Formats: sequence, structure tokens, C-alpha cells
Amino acid sequence: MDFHHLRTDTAFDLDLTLSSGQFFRWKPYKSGYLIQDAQKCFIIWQRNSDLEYTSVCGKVSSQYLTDFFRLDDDLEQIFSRWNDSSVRKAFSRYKGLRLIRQDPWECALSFLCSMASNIPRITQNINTLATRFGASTQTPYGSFSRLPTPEQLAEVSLEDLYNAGVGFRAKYLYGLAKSGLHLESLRDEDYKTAKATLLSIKGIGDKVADCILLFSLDHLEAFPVDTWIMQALQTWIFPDLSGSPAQFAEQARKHFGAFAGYAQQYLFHHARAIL
DNA sequence: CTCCAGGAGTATC
DNA sequence: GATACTCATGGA
Repeated sequence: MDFHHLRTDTAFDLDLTLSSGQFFRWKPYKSGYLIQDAQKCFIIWQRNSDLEYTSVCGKVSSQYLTDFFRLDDDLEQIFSRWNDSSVRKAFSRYKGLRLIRQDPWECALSFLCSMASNIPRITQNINTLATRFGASTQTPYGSFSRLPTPEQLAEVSLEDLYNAGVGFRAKYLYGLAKSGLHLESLRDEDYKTAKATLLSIKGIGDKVADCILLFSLDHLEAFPVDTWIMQALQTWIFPDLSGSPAQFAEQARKHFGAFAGYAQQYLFHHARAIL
């Protein structure tokens, strides 16, 4: 096989980044990881500042990995503007935790599955969608199921989706697939316009929309507020504020600014660890 | 058995 | 605009 190297001259922690609950199609493989991103599949190891990787299916390059793991984001500069002790503590404790720039379609499916669920089950759901409705690829490393494309999922019946074990989320996945919404075009729109479009899809509310915008569409000012972040904000950032999750999200975006999503990801990880 | 989980839609006031 | 109820399923 063809192995390549990528040297990371900025902080990057592959284990932390993968296990931080933003992306679900990965699993341990021989002291490294096997990662599936939309239609691609690759294996990757990290040893200090060196990433070693090889494509399994689809073309994976150093540029692709730099984009996928957002290795060009300057974390020191992004976090230098924030003085909240909890954020500073999380930043020093979780060095190298990065947002992932994942495929928008995969991201939308994942976070539609995420509602009233948990990370292990989201992982199970997204993998089931792939094995049942996606194409299968034979590789030297075994057989892999690709995620169904929007066109492929649009051909799946509502009944088959319910039988895939995604619960009440089936009707929302069905609606998204039938909508024909072109997620990629939302990358170039401003945050509020892009979010309004996402909110027009049944099943996508404030939180899921912000996850899609943050994790796949480069809208780093998005600040998804779930139950964990709600606790984190009330405990650490706005102890005197009361209100709805939407109001806390609004305050958080004002407080953290253009890169609020990075503060969110660290606070989420921190809250999950100690609250 | 009951309760809850990286929520959101709907009805009702 | 707030609040309560509902939606499926699996694990604790």
C-alpha cells in the first residue's frame, strides 16, 4: 500500500478530535483509525506531529486532510480573544482539539439522528444508513459501505427508513432527502440566511441547524446549544442569565464572536468530562 | 418496570 | 412567547 506523511506544525490531537462527538464514521484500526468521510475512506495514524495515512477508497491527499481537520485554523489566535476561565482551562486541557470540516450531507444526516439520542447510538444509526442504503465498495482492507447519496436516499421508502432503527427521526430523514436542498450552496451565504434555509426543513431546529453550519459549512459563528452546553453556559459563562436555549445561544454568539463555534466545541468537551 | 437521551413539531393558553 | 405533550428506540 501507498503510505504518505503529513507534518502538522500546529497543535493537533487526532484522538481527541475524533472522539469529541462532532463526527461519527470512524473506528480504531491497528493503533490508528479508519475514517469514512462521505464517499471517501482512509486509514490514519498520528505520532507526535506526524500524520501517516493511506487511501482505502477515494483520493486522499495532504491538502484534503488539511481541509478536513482544519489544520490551517490558528487555535492560539482564535482563543487569544477569550478570557473566560472555563474556556481558557478547556483550551489548555484539550490541546489540539479541532473542529472537523465534514461533508454537509453526512453532517445533516448525523445530526438529524442526534436529536434526543446519544453518541453511540448516533454512530450506530449513521452506519446502519450506510449499510442498508449506500453502495458497497470492495477494497484491499475489506468491504465498506458508503453513505447513501441524496439521490440514493430519496429512493428509500419511509417504511424502510423506520425499519432502520432511527425511530421518529425517519420522517425527518425522509423529508430532507425528498427536499432536494443543495446544502453546499449554503457555504457561501451569510450565517443567518443559511440558517433560515436549514430551518425550513422539518426536523431541523436551532441546534441541528447550528451543528450543520458549524461542522460542515464553515460558519464558525454558529453556536449549537444542547443540554450539555446549556449547563456549561449557566454554570461557567452566564451564571446570572436565565432564559431559553435560543437566548443563551444568542448571548454566546455575541460574547464569543466570529469563532464562537470553537468555544462551543471546547466547552462541550469540558462539560461532558466534568459536569 | 421506569427514566432518559448533542431536539423539534404541534397544540393551547 | 411560554409551557406541555408527543415522537421511537435502546440502554441504564
